[in-house]
Amino acid sequence: MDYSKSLNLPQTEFPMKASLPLREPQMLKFWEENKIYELVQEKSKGKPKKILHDGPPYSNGRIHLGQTFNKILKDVVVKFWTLIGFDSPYVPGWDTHGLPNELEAIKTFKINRKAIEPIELRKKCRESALYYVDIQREQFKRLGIRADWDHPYLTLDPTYEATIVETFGAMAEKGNIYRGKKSVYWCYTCETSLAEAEIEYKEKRSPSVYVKFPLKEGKLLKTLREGVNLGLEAFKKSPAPDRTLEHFEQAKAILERRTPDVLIWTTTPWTLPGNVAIALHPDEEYCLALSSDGQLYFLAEKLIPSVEKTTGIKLYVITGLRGSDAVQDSVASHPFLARDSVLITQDYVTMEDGTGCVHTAPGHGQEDFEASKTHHLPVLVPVNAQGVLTDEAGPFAGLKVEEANVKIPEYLKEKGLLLHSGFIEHSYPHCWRCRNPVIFRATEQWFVAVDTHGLRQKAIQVLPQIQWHPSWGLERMQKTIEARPDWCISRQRTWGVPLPVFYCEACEKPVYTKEVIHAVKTLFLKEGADSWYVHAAKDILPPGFACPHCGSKKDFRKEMDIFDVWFESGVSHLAVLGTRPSLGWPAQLYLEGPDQYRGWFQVSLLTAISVKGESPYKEILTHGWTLDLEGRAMHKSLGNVIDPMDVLKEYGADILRLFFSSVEFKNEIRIGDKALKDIGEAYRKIRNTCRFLLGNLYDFHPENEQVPYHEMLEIDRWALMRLSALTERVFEFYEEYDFHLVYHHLLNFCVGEMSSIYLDIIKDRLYTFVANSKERRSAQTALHQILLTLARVLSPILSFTAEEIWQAMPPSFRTSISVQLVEWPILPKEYLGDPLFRDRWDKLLALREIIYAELEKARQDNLIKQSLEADVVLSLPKEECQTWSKDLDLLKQLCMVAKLELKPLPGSDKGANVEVKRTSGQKCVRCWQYYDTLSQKEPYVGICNRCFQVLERTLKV
RNA sequence: GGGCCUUUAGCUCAGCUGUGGUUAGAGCGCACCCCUGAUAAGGGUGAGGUCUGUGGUUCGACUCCACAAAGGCCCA
Repeated sequence: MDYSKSLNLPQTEFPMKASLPLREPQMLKFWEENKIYELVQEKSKGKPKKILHDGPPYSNGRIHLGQTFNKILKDVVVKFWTLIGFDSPYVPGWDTHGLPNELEAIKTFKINRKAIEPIELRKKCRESALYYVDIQREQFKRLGIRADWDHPYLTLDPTYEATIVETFGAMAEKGNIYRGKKSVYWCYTCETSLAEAEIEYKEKRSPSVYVKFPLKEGKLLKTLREGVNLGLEAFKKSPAPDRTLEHFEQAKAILERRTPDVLIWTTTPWTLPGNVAIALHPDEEYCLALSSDGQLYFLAEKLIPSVEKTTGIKLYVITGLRGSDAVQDSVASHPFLARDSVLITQDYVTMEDGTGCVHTAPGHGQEDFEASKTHHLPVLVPVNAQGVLTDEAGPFAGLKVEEANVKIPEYLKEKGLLLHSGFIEHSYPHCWRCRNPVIFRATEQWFVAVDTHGLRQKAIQVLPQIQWHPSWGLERMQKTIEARPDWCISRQRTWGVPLPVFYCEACEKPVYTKEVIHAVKTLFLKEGADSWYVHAAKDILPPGFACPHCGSKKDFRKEMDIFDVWFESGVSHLAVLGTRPSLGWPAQLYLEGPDQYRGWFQVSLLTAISVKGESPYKEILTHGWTLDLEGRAMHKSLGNVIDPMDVLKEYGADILRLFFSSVEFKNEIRIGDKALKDIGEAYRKIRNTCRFLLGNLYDFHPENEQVPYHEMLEIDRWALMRLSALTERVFEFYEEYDFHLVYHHLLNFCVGEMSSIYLDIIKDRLYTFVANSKERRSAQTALHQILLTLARVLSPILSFTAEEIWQAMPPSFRTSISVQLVEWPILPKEYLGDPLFRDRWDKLLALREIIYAELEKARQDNLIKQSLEADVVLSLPKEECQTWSKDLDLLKQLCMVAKLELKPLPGSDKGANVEVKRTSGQKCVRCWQYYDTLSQKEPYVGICNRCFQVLERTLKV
């Protein structure tokens, strides 16, 4: 007789196989059709706000893995906050302006940027930017990110553009804006200045040349002449082993005929036309040295060995003095221009390489530029925007930088002004976009003055009030801000927001008064930033506008530089948080990669401090980079790039979401096919646990079939205790952004506590007891709680699967149409149990383990196959025997054995002894348990008493 | 070259911080076994670790200290 029909076997529509790539799009459709974002927001109305402010990616291409990582983490955070009762709107945004977008448009439309009108170019850029916004939006949606996708913020929105202008005005009012000449990174391929954040250091091969600057008559020369004589006398008295008297005499003779050469070293010979000074370290020893080929050089004593090594000449020190004593009123001749090169001292001169005499061209270097300020040196920039030397470069005018790097050393060699030339490999700044080496070039630029009105200091002061995850973020940010120079915010490009500045044609001074800012802002609000390129200056300025400097009402000229994109994204907190009623200022959290310490985190802070005096965020959370399985960065050239869309097609978004939640994301994370496959296994375990729960709840009606807690079977109460403990811990892990701990604990719960213990044990009860029996309903009461809890706790991470579970539940379980609309589970306090209860169960499970070990041995010995076939005698110390004697049946259930007997150990023996025998009982054909006696009565032959009762009852009903 | 971070089983992570103490834990994977009423599922057992290395403090260190190596990020 087939008794399986009389059992309550699991029933569910929830499939074992996830088929995520197929099923997820259906789920997305469900969310979209039901306007899930709007519903969540509606439900959150009036709750306390907790806002994550989305950092805008560039809309210049398809999304990469790192961006999916970032957005998924954000989604988990926001969904968790919503779940626990906060109003957490998620407004995504894009950086649509700037070089990255402009270059993409130029590439796509094959634009000749010299030949196109600005307004036309802007049209194309806009088209390209919006195209990628659409693509990225669809890609992000596919990941299951719940956001206000219909109303993202775009930096090209007129309201956003107006905020940029307004913020510039506000910062100008605070005194934090100025225009000045400054040595900035310049990409002569892209023809623009670059911010520090737009620079990448790469290895580069550069010339390495030692150049002679003939010393002119002056104090230094006089001192050196005296020094030679003094040295000569001293040597006569006590000769040094490495020099001879001839060296001194030769030096003296040379000095009488001509002057020595100050020896400088440079890796950028093309900057020599800009040379105006030579810097020495004030506290280092310098010397006059005679070379083996009969020349006299002035250089730092410490660097003699390194110069000897690279040039191959031998140097003999004749006389020396301190750097600070050497420079007074001393000048050298420029090697090929009719110009002096002043000797100065600077602390930044090091004794690490070169000669200790540092070629100084204020137009071509940051430190050089600083030196020009203190020493009142001219800032020469004999190179134009395209990297071509100008007339100021004398004989080298018309050469490109790379050409000049070759020609200048050649020329110097001919003139006998080159000691040595070679090459070195060193790390050198490159343009992040075109990958070409950049140069330093002093140009007229707009700056945010970081030290005016204590901006830097105030910014540093607020840092400790911010929560940093991980905690070292604080220190890192401190260092970043301490070290940063003034912020160059102007770019010589077309695709962006123009700086709202006019120049008076009469006095040439820049004008950006409150009135001007207001006029531009109003215009941009109405017509967008394109209007700058459409209208004449006089049409933008208020009628009859007079120059505040000279009073002229004549013509004004528009500034044609645009804002650095970092300025644009740096005001997002004002443009987005500050303007949208659904949001609020400041943000609770910014969550980005660690590159944003010097990027978005920093610029946002600077604008906020300047304008508002406060930080725009309360917490900063950073994640690591995504690397391949070998720990290498992903590069096209390495062929190890993972396209997130491929992952979605093969595994599904929930696998990717679970993966990102399984790793300690504050460090670098390694991802690859194997990692995704592994996580797929874990996913299946979780999924099947939920499937089992669903399958055994098909006939449960919580409204009237729930068993009150105190009437539940003890093991069911144990399950609820474990569930409660899990929920509490996981809550804390979510709060601390330790998603990997959420994952591990959830997985361990499903596998280690549910599957392998609880669910296994209660199967007998679920399947073979009377469907409506209290025992079965007790188990279902627990399962019901577990299922509802798991679905919610999983939902921030496994959004699709949690929803699928939700939809697969009997409708009466659901309190809303989507799992996204429910609250974090709050379980009754009593579920947690008391310490006695917990302790009792620790011991019970420990006994189970002891017995299991012996069962395994019996299985190996072919004594039994399943545990149910075993009769077990457990021997324990007397007291323990007594303790457990009343729990024999419970222990038997826990171990799933046929019979269990408890015996005291002899005497005062400790520990435990387990004897396993094959059971003397026979298998009940219905419940598969073993009993000594089975029914012989027709029609129930081979049925145990328990099953007999069940069948009797069932048939009567 | 300077600063910060990371390094525990094949993989992903616990443990270590202000309390150093018997055989260092989990899940996955793997091997073997069981089940066939969660079934392209489920259960059991097991093998895997010089806790990156070297010194030091200590009766005793994965845990504290110093140095080093590898990798990463930032800055020069």
